[in-house]
Amino acid sequence: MTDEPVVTVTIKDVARLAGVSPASVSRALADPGQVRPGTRERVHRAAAALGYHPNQAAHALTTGRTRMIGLVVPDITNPIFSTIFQAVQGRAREGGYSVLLVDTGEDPATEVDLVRTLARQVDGFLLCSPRAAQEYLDPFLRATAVVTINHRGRRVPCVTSDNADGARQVAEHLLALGHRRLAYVAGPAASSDNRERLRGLRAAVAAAGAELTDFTAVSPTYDGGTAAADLVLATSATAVIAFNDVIALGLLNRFTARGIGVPQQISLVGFDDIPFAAMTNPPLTSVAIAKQQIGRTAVDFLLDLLDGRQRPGGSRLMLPTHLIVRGSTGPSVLTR
Amino acid sequence: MTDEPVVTVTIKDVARLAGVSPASVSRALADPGQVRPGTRERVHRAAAALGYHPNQAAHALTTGRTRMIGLVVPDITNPIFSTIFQAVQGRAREGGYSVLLVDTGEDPATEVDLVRTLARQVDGFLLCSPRAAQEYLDPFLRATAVVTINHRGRRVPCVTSDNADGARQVAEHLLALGHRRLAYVAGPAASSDNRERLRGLRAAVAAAGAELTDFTAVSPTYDGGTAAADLVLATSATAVIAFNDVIALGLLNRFTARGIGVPQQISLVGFDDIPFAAMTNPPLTSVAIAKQQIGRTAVDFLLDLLDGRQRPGGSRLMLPTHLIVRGSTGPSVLTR
DNA sequence: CCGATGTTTGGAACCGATTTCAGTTGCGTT
DNA sequence: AACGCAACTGAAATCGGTTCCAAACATCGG
Repeated sequence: MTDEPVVTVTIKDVARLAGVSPASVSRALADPGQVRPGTRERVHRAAAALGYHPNQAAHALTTGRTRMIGLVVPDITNPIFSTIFQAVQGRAREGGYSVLLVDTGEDPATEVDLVRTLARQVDGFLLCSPRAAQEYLDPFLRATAVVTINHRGRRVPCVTSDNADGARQVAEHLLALGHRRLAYVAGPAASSDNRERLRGLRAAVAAAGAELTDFTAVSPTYDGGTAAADLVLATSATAVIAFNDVIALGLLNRFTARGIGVPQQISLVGFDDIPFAAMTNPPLTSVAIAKQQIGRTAVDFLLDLLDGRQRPGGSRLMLPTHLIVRGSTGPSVLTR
Repeated sequence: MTDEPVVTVTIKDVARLAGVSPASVSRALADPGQVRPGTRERVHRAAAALGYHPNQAAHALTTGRTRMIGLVVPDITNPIFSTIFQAVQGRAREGGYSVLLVDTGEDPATEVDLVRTLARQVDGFLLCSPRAAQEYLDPFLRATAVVTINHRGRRVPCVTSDNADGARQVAEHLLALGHRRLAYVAGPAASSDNRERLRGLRAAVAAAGAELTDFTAVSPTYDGGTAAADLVLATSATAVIAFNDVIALGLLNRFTARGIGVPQQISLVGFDDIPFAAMTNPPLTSVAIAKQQIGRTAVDFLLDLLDGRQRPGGSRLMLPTHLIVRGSTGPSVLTR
């Protein structure tokens, strides 16, 4: 049991106990090579004896580095983002950083506001699925390192998923099942994921000479999905692709409530492969993305940026996606 | 458009432009009543013109307050915790605080470790469903304000839910449906929520002369639930109560896979009422807790503590819970 | 054994705010 | 007009580290 101090112990206390100057303590702790082994020994012993923990504020003030990174997400209750958070926290911690999580509630204005007020408190931002237009954020990011996740900005390091290819896999899967009339329930217009998913679908569907209608969900949430369900049913589509699994779950719920069989009467596909997607009845066919790797790599990119390292391949990575076929997709019926 | 500075603008720059001393700038900004209206005017104008934002690190160093609160949760992918996070962030922001989220991965050792390293960076902690024993955390919390959520510690402000009463509601609901043999799939032993839920069940079941078996899930996760399912089926229980909805979903999935009808052959109840509980088939009967209010109140308690305010009623609150009956519970069959 | 060289080390300045203390100013009295 | 008091302001110390600079020390070759 270390006996924790009631008053804060500073570098001076350690210096006094070790019989050296505060400057040497700082050096011994920060860069052991700079100080003689004997001194290093004594300092470390003294620090341990006193239970010394450096004052982060003071460190931040002198170095200009807070050792915190800000992770900005639209909605932490979406499992995709909470999983990314875990990966980010894990990697950040390895590098000695803490994570300031910011939930923007899907609101671009809140996003800008929070980024602005926090810009001085973090060394860098991980902007995950940003909903605000780049130009609104830019001014506040001048002095701050930024890596975007799920968004490809110009000249900003980013890690993304190959959404277009995921969408292609979905389309081909459905086309192979005989579907000719597909519907897409879109996500936020500002989301580049959304744009690429739509693009990928359009390309594959057009190539097959099939037909694609698209709708925009009110919001990329469960309720957005339930609300969109009736719009979809008003079309003659035999398969629906949702921007994400949460919307898909909303659709599924409403379809079931309306007595529409999935996949007997309509097939349903989501994106993100959140854990709950496997738990529904029927389990949801979905496009998996590499959440863990996205989070870890984004942190790596950010730390590179902060430490002035250059990546050989440049700090841009697009990770492959893959379709996971479950029970919510099946052969097309000619009419509903 | 404010023209954002490339170099950081400090209080001195503002002072120079306003023609006053740095001290007056500090006063004008922190406590406007302390300076003459004219001075205040000039300072504010200068600050705005330069786009001045105070350096948080310097502020933290002098005042000893970081204006950050740490929210420690076992698993942010559990919707119950991400929802609490949102509530906490909302309230914290109103009070001018940021939230450092810490995910302990359900591991007590990680929890202690993270609390220790972060104790100096936050003004206070919100310990949500702590898994570590109080005595391990205590040493690091001596100098830090703490409010616990979902955990009643001695002499620590806390906000909890009336789990025992929620459990009573569950038991009475099931007993009324004719169930006489119940099973409880427990959560982490360290969780006081778990203990109270079990206590509430035991009391009500005993009062009715019925029978309760309990198991411990490997972990309070979906996989923990699927793993526990077969143990439950090995008993003759006609109704199962899970520690939380996530476990319940795991049970449901495995029951369905085994061809056991819910609620025809076995009834199922969860706790927390996470959004996904309503989306399953059948939708899950669950005990709702006041997530939003828990988060908000916990922040209020913590800020009171930080500002040295005393609550009239003391900083301890237990919020009511209520059973939401959905499709996963039904009349008991005599045998399975 | 001495000077040259390279390491360690301590003193002091500094980061950007806050706050004490003392001096100045403004105002109301007489 | 002079005085006293209160309100306001600025200089300087301070928070707890980091880092520049120069002094002290050790090490080496000649």
